[in-house]
Order: sequence, then structure tokens, then C-alpha cells
Amino acid sequence: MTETRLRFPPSPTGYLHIGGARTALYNWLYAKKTGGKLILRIEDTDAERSTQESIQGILDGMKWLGIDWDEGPYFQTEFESDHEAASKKLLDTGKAYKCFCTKEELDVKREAAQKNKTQYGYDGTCRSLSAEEVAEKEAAGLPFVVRFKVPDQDGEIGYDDKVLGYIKAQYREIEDFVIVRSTGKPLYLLCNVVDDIRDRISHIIRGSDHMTNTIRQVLLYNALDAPVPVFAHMPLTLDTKKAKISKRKHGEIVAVQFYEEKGFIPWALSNFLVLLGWSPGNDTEFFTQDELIEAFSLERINKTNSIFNYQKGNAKFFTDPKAISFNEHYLRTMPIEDIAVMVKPFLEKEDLWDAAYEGDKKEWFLSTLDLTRDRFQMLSDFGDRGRAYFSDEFTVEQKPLKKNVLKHEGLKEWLPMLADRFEALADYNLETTEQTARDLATELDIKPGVIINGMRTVVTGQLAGPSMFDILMAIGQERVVSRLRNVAKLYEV
RNA sequence: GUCCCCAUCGUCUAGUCAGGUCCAGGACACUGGGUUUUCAUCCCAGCAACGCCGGUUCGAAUCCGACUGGGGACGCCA
Repeated sequence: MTETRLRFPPSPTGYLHIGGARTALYNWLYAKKTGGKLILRIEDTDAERSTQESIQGILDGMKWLGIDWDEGPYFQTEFESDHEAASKKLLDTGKAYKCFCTKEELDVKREAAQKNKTQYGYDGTCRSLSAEEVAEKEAAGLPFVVRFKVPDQDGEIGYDDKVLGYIKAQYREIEDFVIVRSTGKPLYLLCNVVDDIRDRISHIIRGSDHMTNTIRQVLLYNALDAPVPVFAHMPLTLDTKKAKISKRKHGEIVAVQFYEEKGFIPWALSNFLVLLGWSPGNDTEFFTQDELIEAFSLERINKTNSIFNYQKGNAKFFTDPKAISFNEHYLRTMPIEDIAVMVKPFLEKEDLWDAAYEGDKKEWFLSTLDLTRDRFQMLSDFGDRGRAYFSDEFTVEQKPLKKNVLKHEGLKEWLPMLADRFEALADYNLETTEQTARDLATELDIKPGVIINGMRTVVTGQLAGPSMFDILMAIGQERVVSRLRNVAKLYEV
């Protein structure tokens, strides 16, 4: 058996979006599973829409997700001579012909067909032009496109789709499609096939929106005497209104980069994305990379489109709730050392990073992350809601301020009292601090909760958090004492 | 409109190819409860689906046929 060769051919007309990432993921998974290769090919023939920025965005997105490739990136524009050679070959062998019909003429016919409610297809006006007629028109300088000559016969052409089964179409229903523009530039349909033949692509996994292309491309493979690769059309990802998700329509929510900035763990997103249209056949949902590679198969790709369930304007779920829950799962269960590596850039961004977190303070850093991770959903939360652990400059949220501090006027004196006692503690630990706090509450004849919750708010700025005495250990004696002493400041304003 | 594809909880899906073990399983979300001085984690429970009709069969989510619904493609874009 020859090596499996897959490819991911994005066109650089925008950032990598989650649909594209999912396609890349499937190809990558299958390449890994079969010990094959993944080729990255940038389809930049649409010069007007292709940008350097977009190419970079795609490469960055793939790297962030951990999708590596074995060859490339190749750029389609570098192989224009191949494309031209192929169109010449088709022309020379009589499998394609020059068409001099103008756009305007075709538009008229297209509209007429729409009106008559019949299927539009090129009517073959130029198909039977004689060599002399063609030469004459060319001599007159008339522009022409090259059309593929679809075999003029009854019957059908088909291919065996790995997920959809046998797909067929009647020759009669396929029009003579254009393969070269009047400018002489070959089109996607041709370029794609030529490139895939040259790159010896054995399997093509792509969205089912390509299904009609595939039939025509099979024709092209045959005409070019090349073996037809294995095709697998994966279902599309739709929005809640069942429209194809797109960057233009949905904005940043579909861009991979958005998830990176939001603080997603790359693998959590990948894991979620893969399950949108594929399942292992059992109840397993969380996989390591190796497990997923092992479990993946083309045959288990679904036929049904799936819905990316994100509701615009829902503050609690800024994206698909299940994607968020996957992130929470990984945030909670991954080795804390791995989390630390991913948290670093977020702390740096907030100017909270200390090099000692990788040196002397590493142990403290890891245990602090471990202490707080259960309540967070995104990596960015550590530098945001978790700011008080890393800096003395943090804001106290309004809600806990009112509920846990301002409501109890006495805290203005009680907390500084507590600070004094904490400071006097020879052994500042979980047990002694708790005992100290409870003793104070008893002496003052107030509920311990008043002291504890007030303390949480003053020390962390948050309404909720880990066990109070764990917090006290994480923040440290000195900083706790200082924050408690400054409680009066909160009553001002 | 034409051609093609698809159809199980609100969402992701298992079960369909090889009909009975499915009054349909898991997960997310939601609701309730337990744990928790807070919040969350965690644990338990609940809610909730085979699009419709007909056929085949002792028996249909599963096979067949219509219907309905949804999606995709109909570019000198990729």
C-alpha cells in the first residue's frame, strides 16, 4: 500500500476559521493515523482577495492548534506553469475547447433559464466550432475561455465517497464548465486537481459544499489520465439559524484567533471541533492526541450538518456552551505545569508576570494556579479575576463590596484588628489563621461569616473564591495584613 | 427553480449497514438535591428526541416508498 497523502488547501482571504480548522484537523488526524503526510498548500490564485496577513494568520492558527504539516506551505501561484500545461494538454487532446461566448451573452441565457425555471447550463455554442472558425476568431483578437468538454453521452459518472457512499451524476446534467479564464489564468477546479495530482494526494477530506465540484473534478482526473483520490465529504457547520458559518457573517466568533485571545486551551478547542461531525461510536468525549489519532476514522464521520450553538449577545456563553465546558474540563484536569505554560502569556499581557514563577517562586505559582483553576473557565481568568494573587493593584468588585463590606460598618475596625493578630502570629498557617479569625468573631459576638466574607472581598476583590484560609496562605502573611489594614479606604468614595 | 445531500432530546451525538437486548444511551445546557461559612469544583436526581404517512415483518429508530422539513451547489471565486 502506498503512502497516504493528505492536504489542507486554505485560500488566504481571511483568518483561519473554525470550519477550516476542523477540516485541517480531520486531514491531520487521518494522516497521522495512517502514518501518512499532510501537505499545506496555500491557494492564493485569487490575487485580489489574497493577503500576506491572512497567510500568516492561517499559519499561526494552525501552529496554535498544534496541527503540524509535513510538506509546504506550497503556494499555488508557484505552479502556474503546471496549470497551463494541463489546460494545453486537455485542449490538444480534444478534451477541452475554446469558447468565445461573452459574459453578456451568457448572462442573458442564464436569466432566460431562470425565468423558464429550467436548469441552466452552458448550451455548447462553441463546442462544435471548426478549427478554421476558432482560428478566425482568434485572429480577430476575440477573447476566449477554455471549457472542459463533458463527454456527450447518456449514463452517469460517480465516485465512492467514504462518508456519503456512492455519489453519482448524469453526464447530461453537467455543463461544459470553464477551466481557464479569458485572461489565460486557470481556475480553481483545474488548479486544484493539477496540484493534487502533482502532490500525489491520495485522500481528499473537505466540506460537503464541494460535492458538485468533486463530480467535475473526477471528470478532470479521468481526462488527465490520473488516478482519482479517495474523497470524504464532511458535514458542514451551521449557525443556529442553519446558515453556513462564515467570517463575514459571524465575525470574530468563528476565527480561531479569537479563541486563542479569549484564553482557550488549544486542545480543548480541537477536541470540541473534532466532535462536531465525528464520534468514536461510544461515549468517550475527551481524548489525548494519541487517543484521538487512534480512534479517528473516515467511516465514522457523520452525514448530518451540525450546529455551532452560539447565541449572540449571551454574556454567559460567549461561544458554544459545550466548547466552554470542554475548556473548563481541560483547565481543571491538565497537569498544572502545562497550565502554567499557557497562563504565562496572559499574565505577561496584564503585566503580572514575574520571572521567578519559573524559578524560586515556581512552587508557589503552581499551587496558586491549582488553587484557583476550579473556578475559572478561560486561561485569561488568572490575570483577570485572579489578579489579586499576583498584584496588589486590583479592583474590588462592586457587588461583594456592598454585600460583604459596606453592609457591615464594624469591619472597618474589625479587619485591622484581625490584621494585627495575623501579624503577631508566629506560625502563620491554615489552622492558626482560622482559629484567629474564629476567636475574633466569638469575642466580638458576630457570625464568623461576616469576618470571613469581608476578608475575602478585601483580600481578593472577589465575591467568591477558594476556601478563605487557603487564600490567606496563597496571598501570604505580609500582603494579607496590609490589605486588611487598608480596609477603611473602601468605605470612602 | 434545477441537481445533489441529509433527517434521533434545545445543542453535540450513540444506536441504523448485519430489525428484537431501545417504552432509545452518553455529554453540554437547564431544573432540583447533597457537599461547601462564599462561590465554584465534585456527587446524585430530574427534564428532554426516533419529522409525517404508508408498506414489509411475529417484531421497525433501524429495511422500502411517498410526503414534509433542512442544507449545499448552480461564478471567467476558492
